Amino acid sequence: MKNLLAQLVEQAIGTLQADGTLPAGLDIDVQVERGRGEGHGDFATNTAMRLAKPARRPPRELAQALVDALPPHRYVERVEIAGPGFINFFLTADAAFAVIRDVWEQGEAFGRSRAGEGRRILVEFVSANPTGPLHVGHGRGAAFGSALASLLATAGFDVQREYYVNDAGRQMDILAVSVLLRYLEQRGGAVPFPDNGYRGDYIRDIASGLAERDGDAYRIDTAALTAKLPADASDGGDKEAHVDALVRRSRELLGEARYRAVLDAALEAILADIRDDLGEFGVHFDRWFSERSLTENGAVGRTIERLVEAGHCYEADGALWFRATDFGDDKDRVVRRADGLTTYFASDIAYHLDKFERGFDQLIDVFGADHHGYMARVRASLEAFGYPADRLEFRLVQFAILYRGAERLPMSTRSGEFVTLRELREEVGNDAARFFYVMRRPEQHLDFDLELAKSESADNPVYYLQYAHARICSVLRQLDEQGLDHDPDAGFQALARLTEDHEQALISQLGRFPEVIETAALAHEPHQLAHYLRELAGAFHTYYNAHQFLVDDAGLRNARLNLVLATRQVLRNGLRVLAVNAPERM
RNA sequence: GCCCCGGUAGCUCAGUCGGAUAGAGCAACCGCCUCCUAAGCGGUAGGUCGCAGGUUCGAAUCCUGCCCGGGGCGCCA
Repeated sequence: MKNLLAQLVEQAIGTLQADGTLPAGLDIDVQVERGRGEGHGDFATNTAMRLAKPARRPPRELAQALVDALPPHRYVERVEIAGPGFINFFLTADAAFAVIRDVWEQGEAFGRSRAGEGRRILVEFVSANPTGPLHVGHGRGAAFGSALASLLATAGFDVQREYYVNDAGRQMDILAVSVLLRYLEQRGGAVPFPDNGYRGDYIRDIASGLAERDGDAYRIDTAALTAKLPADASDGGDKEAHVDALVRRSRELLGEARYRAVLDAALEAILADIRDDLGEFGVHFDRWFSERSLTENGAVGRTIERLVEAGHCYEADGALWFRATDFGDDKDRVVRRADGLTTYFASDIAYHLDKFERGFDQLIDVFGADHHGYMARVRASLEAFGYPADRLEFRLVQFAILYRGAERLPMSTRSGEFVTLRELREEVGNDAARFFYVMRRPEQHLDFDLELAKSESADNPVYYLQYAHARICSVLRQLDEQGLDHDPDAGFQALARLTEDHEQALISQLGRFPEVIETAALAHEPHQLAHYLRELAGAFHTYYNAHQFLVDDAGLRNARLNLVLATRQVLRNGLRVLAVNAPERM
C-alpha cells in the first residue's frame, strides 16, 4: 500500500515536471508513512515540504499542485493537505478489505518481499570458542543472528548462515591439556590442575568418553609431565607460562598423533554439544567454518604474503606487523608472532577475504560487544585488500543480564561456572528465551528476568502473543462445537460488514506486516518485528473482547472469521521468522 | 587517556530517512467474566527525551562540548 501511494505521488511529480511546475532532474525519494493520529488519514507524505526548497515554492502550494496532479485510484477515497504541507491519504474500505484477501491468497507467503532479490548476504553469528558450552550471552547472539537471517531471507535475500569455529590456537591446546589431565586423574595419575585450565564438569565427561573409547592409550608418565615446570599462579608463578609449559610437555610425551587425537576428541565433543544446543534452540547454520582449515590449506600464509607484497607490513621485535594505522585503526597489529605462529587476527583476515571471494554482496558479523575492538582492525585489513569497508557490517550484541525477580544473577563465578544457554532454555523454555532475546535492540543491555519469562500472565509478552494465536484456534473449535459453519467465499462477499472501529484497526495492523518485514530486514533489526507482533496481538485481543465472532448472522460471522483467520496467519508468519511456536491451545 | 554502546514516564523499553499533540508494556489507581480461554479488555494518572550550545521551516532524531552508566584498548582468542 505504501509503495502504491508512493508510485502515485511519483506520477504526480512527473506530471508537474512535464508542465514545468517542477524543475526537471530532481531526484527525490517519496516517503510515505502511516498516519498516526485521528485526523491525519491512513497514510501521509511529506513530499511537498521536501520539494519546497529545490522548487523554490511554498510547501502548501506545492502540496496543492501535487494533489491536483495525483492520478485517481480506487483505493484512495480522498486526499487532504494539512499542517505545514503534509498530504494525507484517506483510503477506501476496498483498500482495507484487499488486505484480508491478500493474506488468504498468499497464506504463508504473505509478508515475503523481493526487496533483497538477487543479493547474496552472509551472516556470521555465535562463533563462540569451542572450549565449553554456550552461555546466556551466546544465546542472545544466536537468537538475534538467526532471527536476522530468516528476516533477510523473508525479504528476498539469498542468505548464508555461518559459524566461525575458532578451532586453532593456544586455547585449543589448553583445552586438550585440561582434558588430558582429567583423563589421567581418572586413570589414577592425578596431576595438579593448572589455574588457567578449563575446569568445568564437561571436561571430565569428555575425559571419561576418551577413556571409554581408547582405554589407556594416552597414559603418560605424570612425573615426567610435571617435572621442573614453571610455578603456577597459585604457587606464586605465572599461570600463562605454567600452562604453556604443560602444553609443550604433553605434546612431547604423547607425540603429535596422540596429542592431536585428544585435542580432536575434545573439540568434536564440544562442537557436537554446541550444535545440539543450538539445534534445540531452533538455530541452524549452513556452514561451520573451521579456522584451522585456513591455516592447513595455506590461506593464512597466502594472505600474509599478499599483505607483505602490497607493502602493508613491517617487522619489529621479531614479529610481523600489519600497518593497520594506515587504514584508520588505533594501532598496528601483529599478524605473525616472534615465535613464527600466526595470530588469530591473521586467520580472521583470511576468513573475511574468503567471504568476499565467495562473492557475497554484503557481510554481517554478529559479535558480542566485548569484541568491538576488532571492528577497526578487520575493516582496516579489508581496505588494505581494496574491499569497500561498507560491505562489512558489524552488529554488536550487548550482554544479557539475568535476574530472578529483583535479584541479579552473576554472569560467571570464579570457579568458571556460568549460566548456560541450555540451563536457561530448560528453565524458561525455547520460545520465551528466543522472544526475550530478540525483543530489544541488540545494542541495548538486556535485562532478562527469568521469573517474568516463565510467568503465565499479561506481563509476559511471549504468552500474550501466543495466547492470541491459541484464542483464534479456540474460536474455530467452538465453531465446530456449536454446529456453526464458516464459508470463506461468503465471508469475502460480506467483508463490507466489517465496519467496527476494532475491525478497521485490526485490518490496518495486518496491512503493516509486509512493511514491517521489509523495514526490519533492511535495517537489520528483528526487534521491530517483535514489537509489531505484540501490537497485532493487542489489536486482536481488543477486538475479541469487544465483539463476538460466532454470531447467528451468517454473513457477519463469515466475514469476521475471515478477518480472524487472516490474523492467525499473520501471527504465524511473524512468529515463524522469530522461530517462536504458535500453539493451538494453551 | 583513546575507542564502542547506552541515557526517553516510578521500572523495562519503542520511536524508521529530521516531521504534525513524544508512544507501549509493567507497576499505581478505578472498572469489566450469564458471553468464542480473564494467560484477556477498558479507563485514569504519570515526561526538562542526561546537560549546554549549534544547524533549519521543523530536532528525542543531525553536529560540537560536557556529565553519568556499561564494555574494550595483548606477539589471547
